[in-house]
Amino acid sequence: MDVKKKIIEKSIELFEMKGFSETSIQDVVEALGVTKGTFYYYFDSKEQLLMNIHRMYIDELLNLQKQIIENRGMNQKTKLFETVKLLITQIKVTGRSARVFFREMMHLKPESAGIIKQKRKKFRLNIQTIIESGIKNGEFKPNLQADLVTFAVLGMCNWSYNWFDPEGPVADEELVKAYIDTLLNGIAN
Amino acid sequence: MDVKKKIIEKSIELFEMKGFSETSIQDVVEALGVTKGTFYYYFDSKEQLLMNIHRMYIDELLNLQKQIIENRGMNQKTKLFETVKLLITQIKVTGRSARVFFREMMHLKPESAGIIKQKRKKFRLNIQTIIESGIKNGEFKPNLQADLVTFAVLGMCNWSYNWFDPEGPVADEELVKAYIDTLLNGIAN
Amino acid sequence: MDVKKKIIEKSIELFEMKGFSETSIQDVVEALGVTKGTFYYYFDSKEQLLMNIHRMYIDELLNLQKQIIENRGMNQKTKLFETVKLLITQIKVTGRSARVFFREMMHLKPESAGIIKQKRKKFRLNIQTIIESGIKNGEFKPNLQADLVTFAVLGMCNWSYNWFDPEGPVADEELVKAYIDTLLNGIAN
Amino acid sequence: MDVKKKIIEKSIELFEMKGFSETSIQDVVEALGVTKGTFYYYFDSKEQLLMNIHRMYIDELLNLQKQIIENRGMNQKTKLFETVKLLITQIKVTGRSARVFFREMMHLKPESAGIIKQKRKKFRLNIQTIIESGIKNGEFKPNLQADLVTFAVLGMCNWSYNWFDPEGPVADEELVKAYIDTLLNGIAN
DNA sequence: CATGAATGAGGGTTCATTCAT
DNA sequence: CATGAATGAACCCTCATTCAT
Repeated sequence: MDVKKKIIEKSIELFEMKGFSETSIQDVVEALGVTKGTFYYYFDSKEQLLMNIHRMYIDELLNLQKQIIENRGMNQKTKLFETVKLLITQIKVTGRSARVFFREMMHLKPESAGIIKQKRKKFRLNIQTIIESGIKNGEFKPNLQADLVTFAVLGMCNWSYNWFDPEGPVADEELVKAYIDTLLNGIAN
Repeated sequence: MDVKKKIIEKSIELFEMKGFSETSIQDVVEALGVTKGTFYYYFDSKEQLLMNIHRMYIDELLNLQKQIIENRGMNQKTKLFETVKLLITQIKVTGRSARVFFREMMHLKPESAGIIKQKRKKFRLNIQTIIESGIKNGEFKPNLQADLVTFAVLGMCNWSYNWFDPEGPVADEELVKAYIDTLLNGIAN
Repeated sequence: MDVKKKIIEKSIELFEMKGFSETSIQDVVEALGVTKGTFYYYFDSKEQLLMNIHRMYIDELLNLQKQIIENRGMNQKTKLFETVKLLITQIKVTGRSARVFFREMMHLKPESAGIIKQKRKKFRLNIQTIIESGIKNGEFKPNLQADLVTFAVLGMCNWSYNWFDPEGPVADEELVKAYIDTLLNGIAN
Repeated sequence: MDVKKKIIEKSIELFEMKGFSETSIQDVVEALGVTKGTFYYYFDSKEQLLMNIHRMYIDELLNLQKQIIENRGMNQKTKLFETVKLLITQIKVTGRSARVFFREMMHLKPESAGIIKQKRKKFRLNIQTIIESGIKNGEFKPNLQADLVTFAVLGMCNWSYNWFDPEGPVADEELVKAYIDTLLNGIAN
């Protein structure tokens, strides 16, 4: 019913499958049985559509993150756990968007990219704050480099979109557990 | 002098800057002062050039990895350390290729992608073997899931190409140390 | 007005003059004052345009042939006469299409060629049936090889597109008369 | 051993299979394991090669025809028979050249085409002379139009290259007999 | 709101030909 | 005699975008 929403959803599907550059507006509208005119009624450009997808993804992520970091009842370890869980779950729930999000940012025009980068940075710094707070209150080791640890967490989790198949043999809870275990306790005996 | 080599190098530079799809053959040859005909004298297609870049990158990686895993004098912890160091160093040394390698694989045709995927899998399984050996001989914790840990290592390291700037404030040795520390000992106090 | 029709007509003209391979889409659209984009709005490919021309020609031929063979009032000699007349007249009426039709079939892709070949075969077998019926009812000699006679008729008539100029000194009725005379009565004294 | 001859033979093969325009010099030299330079050592251009093929074909035909028409011992009927036999046999013997000859003349440049056309005309007029002599001496019907009959003969025979397969179920002698029978005696009962 | 026709710039690729060696 | 590198023009086709209706 909502044509704009349908366009976005089908775009995500096609962008994820074939890539942004390889997907033409024609592909999108044909798959929906509408015409190019319709597309350009709802969107100014192909880039704007991509930006739309990016903004939705990162905003949702920031929103869910907010609920974690504003929760006064959680200690920092739990917050880290919830963060890892959030990232992995999001890949499960919106895998297609995730892949488009991580892969196609370069096709945004500089201004759009700037906005998204800022939001991604915010998301990252929020994690860094968790690490720093944990160091301060003794939950985490004292001499960690919070920024690098943060990148480690993000790399670990985000990379999953490259290989993790929620329908596959590994359950997402299992993955979260393995990651958080490695992160907190390390693998050395 | 060697035109083919020049084409490859310039391509890597442009693919990394603008992306594979956004870089035209025209862009490449113009930057080199040759003609499109010359390009097609050395390459059958744009895709073949990309495949060339991919193959060179992964083969170099596998080659360097071989030297690590075949070194009888190293224990598994050291091998893991060397692996992390290899991945990060490679980003420092051939950052452009790395970014092209991780970002543009989807533009390979299925057959080419298959070959590269197999090699990447081999690289991954070699790491997994290190983990498994370490578990067996007591260097690593007994109840780890070697496959997931391997993905964690790879994610952590490979993700770096997204943000790590070897010219920036963080030295590569520092990054390697922080990553291996997190991996081996964890961050929990 | 009808751009598609104009494209077809101009293509026939150019294909006939210069040959299919030697005529570029650019040639066609430039001659019409439209752009390449317009061409590809109406046709999927250059080959599809050629197929279009082929189909129109053979369908028209089959259609006209149908009126001959379904006419109960005609004996087989008359039907053969009408067939020869049809083929020659068609060269007069649509000489350009005829030349394109007979000359450029090899540029169709296999599937398209298959369809056209089948229709051409049908046209040929319809003639063969006339011959066979004529043999059976005594209009034609008893020991003819109907298939070879059919090829003789077709060769005689179709070859005309190579030299016959309806504007030239030989009238088409004259040609038809000469051909049918040769066919029916032979040239020996 | 004779490179030039090899080039010609392979060209005929490829031109016949794929068409003149669709066959590149690269195709030819690759199939022979030589280089483009070699080709251009022996031929000035692709067109010259095609002209070479055409000239060889028509000269051979004219040569063989000469032996027929200069044979004082033959009457005109026999000469016509031998002519039909010559054309059909030639398709059997040099089918590939025949198809290239009849199909690709349009790719000659005007001057070359002019030369070939003249030779083809000579061949045709030689046949016409047979007909006319036969009319004069009473072997053929008195009121034939020699020129149109000639075109009929040529069409009948030449068209065969479109369908006649010497390896197929119809023997060439059978075809010649059927054609000459139709020509001399007609098919009417 | 939505369409269908049209644009025009550019993309990857092919290829006959040239020429220094 | 023969090569291999290089050219440059052309070719088929794609596609984001525009716009009158």
